[in-house]
Amino acid sequence: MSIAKKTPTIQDVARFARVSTATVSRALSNPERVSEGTRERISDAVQATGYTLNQAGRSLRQRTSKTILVGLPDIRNSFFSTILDAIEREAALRGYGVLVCNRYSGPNPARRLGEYFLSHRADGLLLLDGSLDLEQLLELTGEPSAVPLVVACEEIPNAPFHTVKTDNPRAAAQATRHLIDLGHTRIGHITGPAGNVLRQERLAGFMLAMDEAGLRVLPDWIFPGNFMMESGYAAALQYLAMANRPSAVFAANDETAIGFLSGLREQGLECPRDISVVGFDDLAVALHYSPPLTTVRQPREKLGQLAAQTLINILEGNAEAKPLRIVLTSEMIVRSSTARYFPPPHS
Amino acid sequence: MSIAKKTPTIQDVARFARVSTATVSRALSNPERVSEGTRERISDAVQATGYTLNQAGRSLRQRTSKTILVGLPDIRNSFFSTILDAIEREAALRGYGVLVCNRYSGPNPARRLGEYFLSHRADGLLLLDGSLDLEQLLELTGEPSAVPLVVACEEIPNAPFHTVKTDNPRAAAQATRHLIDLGHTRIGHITGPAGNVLRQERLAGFMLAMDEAGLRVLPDWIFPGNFMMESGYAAALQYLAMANRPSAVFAANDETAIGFLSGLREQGLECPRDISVVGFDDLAVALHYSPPLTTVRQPREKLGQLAAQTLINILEGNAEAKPLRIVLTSEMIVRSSTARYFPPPHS
DNA sequence: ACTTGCGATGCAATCGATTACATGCGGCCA
DNA sequence: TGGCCGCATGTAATCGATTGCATCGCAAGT
Repeated sequence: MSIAKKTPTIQDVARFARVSTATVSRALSNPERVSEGTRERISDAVQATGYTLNQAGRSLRQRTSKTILVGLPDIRNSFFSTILDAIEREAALRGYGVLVCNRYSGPNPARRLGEYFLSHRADGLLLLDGSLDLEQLLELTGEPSAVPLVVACEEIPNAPFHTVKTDNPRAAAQATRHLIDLGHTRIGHITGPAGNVLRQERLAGFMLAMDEAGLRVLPDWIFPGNFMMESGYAAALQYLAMANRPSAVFAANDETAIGFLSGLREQGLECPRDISVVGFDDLAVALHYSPPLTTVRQPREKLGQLAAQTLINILEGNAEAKPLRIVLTSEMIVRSSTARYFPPPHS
Repeated sequence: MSIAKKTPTIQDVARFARVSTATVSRALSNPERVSEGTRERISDAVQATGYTLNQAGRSLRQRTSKTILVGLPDIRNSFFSTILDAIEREAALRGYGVLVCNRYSGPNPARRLGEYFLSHRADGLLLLDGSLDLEQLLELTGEPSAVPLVVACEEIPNAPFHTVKTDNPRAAAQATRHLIDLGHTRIGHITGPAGNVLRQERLAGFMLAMDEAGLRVLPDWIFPGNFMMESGYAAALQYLAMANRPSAVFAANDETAIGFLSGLREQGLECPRDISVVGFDDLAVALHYSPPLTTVRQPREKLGQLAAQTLINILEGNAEAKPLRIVLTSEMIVRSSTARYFPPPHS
């Protein structure tokens, strides 16, 4: 029975069950509204004909596509793809398809996303990226939030959107305190990309912990990064050229930490003997890196799942009126890239 | 101008331009069939009303969704997500949306994929996974290929599908020869997951190279793996328990190699001093691992792009009748996880 | 006995775009 | 001048599902 022949429609089912299409439609979406007997005849007819819904027909009538759009800054990053995995699973469970839109760039990045809504291809947007221009985004969503939107992972400050994220400042502070507790006093930080909320939050947490411990942070010790390995590598070069080096570094994510360690190792520095490093995210490779990375684990699966649930709840009408803000807590994972500070033998 | 109010339809444009909807439709999809003057009036009307196509309407009429479905075995793996990235970019360029379906499992994995076609949500399928049951897949596609299908990366042997992949046997043989050239004679292999085509191909290339060099492979030296780090780690335990250890190992992918190295390091073995290891894929982390991994780089972007192009060509009618088979070549990347073999000081 | 109410079902409009067919018009040729 | 052709455009059917409104039959209430 090839699909090509002709997919059976609701008409075929109706004919087979000797009822009207209206009744078939009701039997399928509101079973309690048709009598027991007809319901069974229709159910048999569906079996017999091999009927499946034509989503285009329904979309047209209901102005609903049963599809969500996920906007990502970089799907190649396994941090995002793990979240996408969770989103997809949850969406499938609730009967939604997942469209992906990756690295939408150009003069107006929100534009490409918006087109999906203008053409009615998606019902809602799940944004894993806080770097979009708020102006453009509001223009996209329209004044009385025309586009149901949930921002996950990142956040758009002061914007009236539902948000699911983790407590970055707290986690960053905890990571920093871990280094302080090990006796480090000169601690550096490799930041996230400029303009990114996570950069702000992790930096803030770092600064707060240092401040609370009464430790100074030299401007040199803040290395610019962008969440990619290369930027960690670049930070290493900068670090090596430095006279007064920190004895520990908190990197804004694991990839940066890995690039950083890679750069140091090239010049013969060893972790944790010569320096302690903490990452963020707990990517799969963190456990198997050399040395295994001390890091902060974000509940990524949970995060993706909650984000998808939140969005779908909105779409189906059973959602809070005012923007929800869900904050998950991360967990410190201590491995071997951090060690107690011993002053160098000869100062 | 909020989207919520009411998206303008083709009727609005027609009214504004004082023509019929038929003419508007023609002006937009077959401009040459409309006179210059009307074309301009319509173009102005589109501008003025801010019209965008309602995809559901078109889909219903044309039985076409301008969407492709990508089926992946595991999107969390950055190998796949890089390819997905390329696919998405290419698809967007040609006006197609990308639906993802990850880790479709259950009794009939092809089923979940099939539902997208039965419900007319996707026009074609791009499969990054050769592990599907051919029976089920044929049932899905129907006898006269009802579902346009391109298999990328992997391959379904003896199946009449378009395929875009890399030359795995050759690359695996090359990787193995690299070890042989370094003087290794006892070489092991960590395989891919059972039932996977890539496992076969890479294993075959390995065996071939060994055979050509007149080298024996003990059964013990073939470690079962599944492309994940954990399986490499497990292989390390097995390796360490062994009396007659290989001096080099070719792992079926980078993740496995990393897990393997991680396991060895835990027991004090060092690479490349005590063992040489070659991976496969050249993930971003391969360059920054310790030691930087010798590996085989697959042209992943190219692969994704070609796969998407091939599929879309089929969908748009301008494609070869008989299954295309595109094979890209990989590139050996020599870094520091492999070294010349020196017999141990004391045998 | 007559009305009222309600549950089950059918009828037909509707969503937005496309397209087969019809129409009208101007020009060209015999 | 009459007939034919072809271009530009309009008319209306169509794709498949949903849903407001109408209808029908039966049972309960007065």
